[in-house]
Amino acid sequence: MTVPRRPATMADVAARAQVALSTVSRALNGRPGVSPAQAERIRAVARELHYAVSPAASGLVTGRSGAVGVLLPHIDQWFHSTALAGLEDALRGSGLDVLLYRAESAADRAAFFQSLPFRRRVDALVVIAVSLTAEESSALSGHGVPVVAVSSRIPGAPFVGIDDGAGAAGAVRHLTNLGHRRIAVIRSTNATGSFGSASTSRFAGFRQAMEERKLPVPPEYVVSAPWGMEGGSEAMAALLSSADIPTAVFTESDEVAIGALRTLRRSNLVAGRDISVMGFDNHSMADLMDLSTVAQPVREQGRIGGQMALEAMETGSVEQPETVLPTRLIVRGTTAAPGAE
Amino acid sequence: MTVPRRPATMADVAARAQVALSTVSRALNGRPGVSPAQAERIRAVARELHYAVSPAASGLVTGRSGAVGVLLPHIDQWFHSTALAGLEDALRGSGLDVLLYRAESAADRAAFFQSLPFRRRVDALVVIAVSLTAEESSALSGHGVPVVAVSSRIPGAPFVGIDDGAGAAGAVRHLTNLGHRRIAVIRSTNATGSFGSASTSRFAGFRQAMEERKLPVPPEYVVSAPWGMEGGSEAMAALLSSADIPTAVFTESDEVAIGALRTLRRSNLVAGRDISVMGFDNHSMADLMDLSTVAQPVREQGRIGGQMALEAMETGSVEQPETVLPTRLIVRGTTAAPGAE
DNA sequence: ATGAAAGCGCTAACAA
DNA sequence: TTGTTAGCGCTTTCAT
Repeated sequence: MTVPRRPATMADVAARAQVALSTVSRALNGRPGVSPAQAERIRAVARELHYAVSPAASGLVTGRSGAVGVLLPHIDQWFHSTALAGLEDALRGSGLDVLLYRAESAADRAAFFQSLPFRRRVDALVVIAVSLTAEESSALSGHGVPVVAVSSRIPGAPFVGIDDGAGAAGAVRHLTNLGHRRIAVIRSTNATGSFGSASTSRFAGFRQAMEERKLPVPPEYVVSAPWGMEGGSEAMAALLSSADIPTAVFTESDEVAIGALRTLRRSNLVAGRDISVMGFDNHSMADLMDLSTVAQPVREQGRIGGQMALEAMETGSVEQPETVLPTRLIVRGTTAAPGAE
Repeated sequence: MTVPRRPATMADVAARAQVALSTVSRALNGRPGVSPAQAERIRAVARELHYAVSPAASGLVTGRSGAVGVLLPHIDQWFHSTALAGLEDALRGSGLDVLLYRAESAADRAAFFQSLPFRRRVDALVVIAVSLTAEESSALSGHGVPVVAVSSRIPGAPFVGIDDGAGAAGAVRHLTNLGHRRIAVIRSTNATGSFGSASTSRFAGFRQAMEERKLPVPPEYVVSAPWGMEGGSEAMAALLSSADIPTAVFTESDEVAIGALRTLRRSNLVAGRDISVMGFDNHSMADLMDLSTVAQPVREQGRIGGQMALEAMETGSVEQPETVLPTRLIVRGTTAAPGAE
């Protein structure tokens, strides 16, 4: 495969094909007004020259960049990379590229929301699991660029996600149905030390399910720790040191639950027998660890987010701007009736 | 935060600041020839208007797009997303955006290598863990765009990765040192059904270590399966059905090893006691599963890949074009002497 | 120190 | 059906 040193321009193709520049543009973009024979000839020349349009040049004219931006807090966490894969699935074949905007630290975010660089760079922005302030949310809209929210809502933007509160409540009802009354919860904070919207909703679902059964939630049964295995591990240790150890623990994510399981194991306690543990997400590790959890379709959320972006780009709006995907309780070995042998 | 409906152009800033367009360009790009007071005034106006340069327009002039492309086979696998995070770390603060090119299927690849779209889109291309054919490799170079190889080598391109062969050989020596003589290996195929270069190198390391000890590698001790837990699970089942069950199994990745562990558990065999299992990568699950493995610094590989790309963009070449990061044997519970109780 | 103007590679009128 | 031409929003000479 021999490829010329300088990328071929449309003018090169036109010269080689002995036609005008505009004819090449028409032929390559599949526009009418070019005889089929001519078009085929031009396409052949383009292929031969390994021609690729300059998105910069065409974008300057059309106002479209040919890219979709993705704003996410992390790229190496299971939820985010899985959703991103789903988004890629949806965009595959559309000819659109994916541009990453990582907003992990407060500084990243401030920079992003000051200059809003995506306005010039992308034709749509998909925001995955970023809980925005009201100010940040409003800064996103009003440019020509459609915004889609995945997992965390953005006022005025199409949304795809799950009902975190309902999922959590269902999980806690599973515990109360088993007979648990002393149920603790491990809340998780994000990189900036606060609770994200998913976390907040799941906690609300927990409270609601407890209230339904008139079960008390003493302050020492609500522990917070940084998201992740480490945090889950520490939080469980804190719970084990309380005067009245809970019989069940609800966590906001499988990673946290798995950290909790590790502490249990090290304390010679058996999950499911001595203490029940619930996760959330159905991470691939959950099956492995026999962890009861709430499954959510993550890749699907990304896929639908991508479709919404495509639709918004084409039609200017999204028919079904609110898609709430179902969650599913998965009962495995880490939850059982209290005191069961 | 009020942001104008139409993104401000440089002309808008110039008009508001009562200066010529070119002065704005100079001021915003920190070029000499603008009085400090004027420059500050202009920057203030730009901030006020939430101005962001159009990369398309500036790129058209300068030939630089302000983006780095990343070509990878997956984005939702641990290695790839972790390396990508490292690359992001390196690019943070450079003002460069990251553009994703996913080359999972053969069709994706063919499309990518036909039009080589990155030539116009990005200022550098980082290829993460893609084993290229000679033809593909040569197609990548020769444009003005520097190419960096992470994990899998590309002839002529700066490389960062590990010594897969040495890592694998070390792991197998660990097994032979424990006294194992009947050691099997599970090889992993990728999405296109073939062995990647890392896989090939690790297998070579396995063979070498076995030869050093003059240990035989009968064909039935070399099983191949699709990469992943499922594949590992199946491969281990195949090994357990052989006439002469091995006392140790070397795998090419932790995910595969964990699948193998699952089969062991279901067969009422205990890893480390009945059969030793070695992983590779030191995935976060490895610690959890008490899996012996070979640790490699993945995020660091991505980070260095990003730095190499930056250096190549700035200077045209990379000082240290070959960085081989060390691997580290981590002995955990799944490996022990054969026949030990 | 500042301004005017050419042009980067395309698309989209408008002409022929 | 094809060709000609005016910009898109910038950077970069070249004047001033």
